[in-house]
Order: sequence, then C-alpha cells, then structure tokens
Amino acid sequence: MANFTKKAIRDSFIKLLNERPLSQITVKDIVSDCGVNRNTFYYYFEDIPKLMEDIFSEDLEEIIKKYPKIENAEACIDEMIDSALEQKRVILHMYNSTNREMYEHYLWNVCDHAISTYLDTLLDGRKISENDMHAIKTYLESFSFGMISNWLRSGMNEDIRSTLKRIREIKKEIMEDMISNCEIK
Amino acid sequence: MANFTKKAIRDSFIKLLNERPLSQITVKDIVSDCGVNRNTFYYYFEDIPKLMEDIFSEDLEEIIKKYPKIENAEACIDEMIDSALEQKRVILHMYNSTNREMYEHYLWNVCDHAISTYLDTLLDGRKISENDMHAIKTYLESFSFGMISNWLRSGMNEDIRSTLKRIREIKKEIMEDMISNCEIK
DNA sequence: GCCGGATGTCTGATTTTCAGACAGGATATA
DNA sequence: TATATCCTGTCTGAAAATCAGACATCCGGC
Repeated sequence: MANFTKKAIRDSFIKLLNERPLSQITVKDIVSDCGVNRNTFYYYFEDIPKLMEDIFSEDLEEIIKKYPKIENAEACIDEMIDSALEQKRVILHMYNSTNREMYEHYLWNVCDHAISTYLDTLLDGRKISENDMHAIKTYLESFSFGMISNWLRSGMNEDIRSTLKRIREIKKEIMEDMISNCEIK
Repeated sequence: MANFTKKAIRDSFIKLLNERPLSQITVKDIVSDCGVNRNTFYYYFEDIPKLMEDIFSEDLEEIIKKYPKIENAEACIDEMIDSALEQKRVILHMYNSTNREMYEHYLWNVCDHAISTYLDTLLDGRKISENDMHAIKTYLESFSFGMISNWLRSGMNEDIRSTLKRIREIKKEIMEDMISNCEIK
C-alpha cells in the first residue's frame, strides 16, 4: 500500500518547517494540519526527530537509487545538493533549533542511512568482509558528516560544489579501488 | 479522517483523463496508478461514473461553500467556470467518450448535488415547503443543465461568461424573491 | 464458439486509524 | 511554593480501511 497518511504527515511537517523553527512545532500542530489523529503520528514515527530522519533519509535514498554506477557519483551528489538547496529553509529551521547532541545524532543517522544505501547500490551483490565494510563506511560517513556540518554552519551559503570539485582534484575518487581491494573473490 | 486514499484515487483518475478518453480507462488502470487494491476502489466508489460525479460534486460543493450569500452568486458561478476551464481537457475527455444516457444521468446528478448544496447554503436554516423546494430546484437544475450542455457541445469554447451576463440583464436574478415568496414564517 | 480481460460482488484476514485515558515533564502563573 | 496548563509518550480496545483471493458475468476479438 502507498501510505498516503504517512506522506501527509511528512508533508505537513515540511510545510510547518517552512513557516517556523522546529522548536515551535509540536506533534499536535502536525496532526491537526493534516487532519489525522495524534496516535496516528506515533503509529508511524517514534517522535519528531525520527520523522526528520525519515524524511531526509528517504529523499536521499530515492536520489541514490537513480545513480547505481560509481561513474555517476558526481551527478548523484549534485542532485543531493540541489535537493538540499530546494529545502534550504526547512533544513536551516531544523539546524538552528536543534541542540548539538540532537543535531549530531540526527545528521549521523542520515549519513549512515544514505551511505549504507549507497554502498548496497554500488556493491550490487558483490561481497566484502564486515570489517572492510565498516572501514569504508566510517571513511565516507566521516567525510560526509564533516562536509555537511561545515556547509550548514555557513547557512548553506558556501559554494559547496566548488569546494567538492577542488577536493576531487586533490584526491581522486578512490571508492572503486577501495571496494575492489576488499572484495572477496 | 482525511481520506488520503480516496483523494489519491480521484487524483489518479484525473491524471489519466488528462492523457486519454474515459473509454480507455479501466478500474485497474486507476488503482495501479495510485498503488491501491482494486477492492479499495469499490470500497469508495460504486463505479467509474460515480467517481466522476464525486469529483465534480465535491469541487462544486467547495466553491459554493465559499459564497454563502445570494449577492455573491455571480462570483460563485464565475469561480465554477474557472474551475471547469482549468479541467477542460478532463471534462472534454469525459464528455466525448460517454454515451448520451450516461452523460445526462451524470450531469444531472452533478447539477442536482450542486444545487441542493447551493440552496441549503442560501437558506441557512430558513424553511420552505417541500413542494416549493422542488419547484425551485427544478427551475435551477433545468437551466444549469441546459447551459452546461450547450457549453460542452461547443467544446467549452463558447464565451459562456458573456452569455450569462446577457441572460442576467434580460432576466434579473429572482432567486431571493422565489425563496421569500415560499418562505414559511 | 472460445478466450482474455474487465466488471462488480463477496468473504474473511490483516492493517490502519481512531477516541479516550494516563503518568510524567516542562512551563507559566499566582 | 503550589497550581494550572500544555505537550509528550504510551496503552488500551473499538472501529474503519485495506487487503488477497475467489467467483459469476459480460463483452470484444480471434
């Protein structure tokens, strides 16, 4: 089934985040905006932070699935940046009204989810050891987490694309190398 | 509850009607477009003609509720025309692939529903006899049915607004008179 | 005349949504 | 400090919505 109700809750939340910071949004606000019972919110989401994760994780997941090849990693990231810029107000409302711990926890989960999806998509059935998987994920997550933190701190005004471009020049894409070095034949 | 599923079915139907005539749209097409079970369609709608009625009746109802005063009847009708013009392709796809009986039955029901809502809104608690109500409804329905039929037959290209304007000049709005003549004090 | 696909109807299982109540926490107010 | 208020998260059990699957029927193409 298509979960129209869940989607409606997400949409209302985004709508409200366009209007005011996260700290001024209650569960009741969300459910009364879309006209569902408060319990229905808790049926789908543990709490508001989980709702945030859900929204951004799913968005990223969709984008990742569109670029299953390592050659297209650049295009994939570009689309993620576009997507983030489109939601700029929403993201900054969240960023500015979430405390450090919550923010880090949240961003880390989003990165973790996106990168797991990304690696699954890239590996596409190939197997590597748990250990290696962990190492690669840690590398990617740390880098992503840092990049995104920097960007958010600048109010998403930094030209993240050119920064990334320069990073790519300095340090060529090594993902495929890493994977093939780890691959169990 | 807000019936997101029902809305999704309606939306899919409209989407498909934008693409092709009614005769080429099956229940299965609709439900697979929005990803719900075929039974769910029948849970909400008797069949496709009822779905059509439902869509247009509800649209008209919403518009009517926005204009509860007899003084605003003109603005109300204008908005109905706007709404119809926005859905022009959809309406013509239906009109052109529905047989005469079905079409008349359908249009009649839509008129009936809209005018009942309209009268309820105008009366706003005042009472008139069943007989008088019937007479007024018949008058309005006949006029509406005829106007709309004409318009549809022209491919909705006729300038229905100026026609209506001229009719209003010839035959001043008599609704309020009719109601007060019938009113039970 | 037969077949494939669409329709409308039914059954019963499962999932989703609901109303209502409760304890705990935070906040404001007096 | 005490009290009131609002939000939270959790729990019940009832009700509604959605589902899969089957069936008889009808219709258009072959």
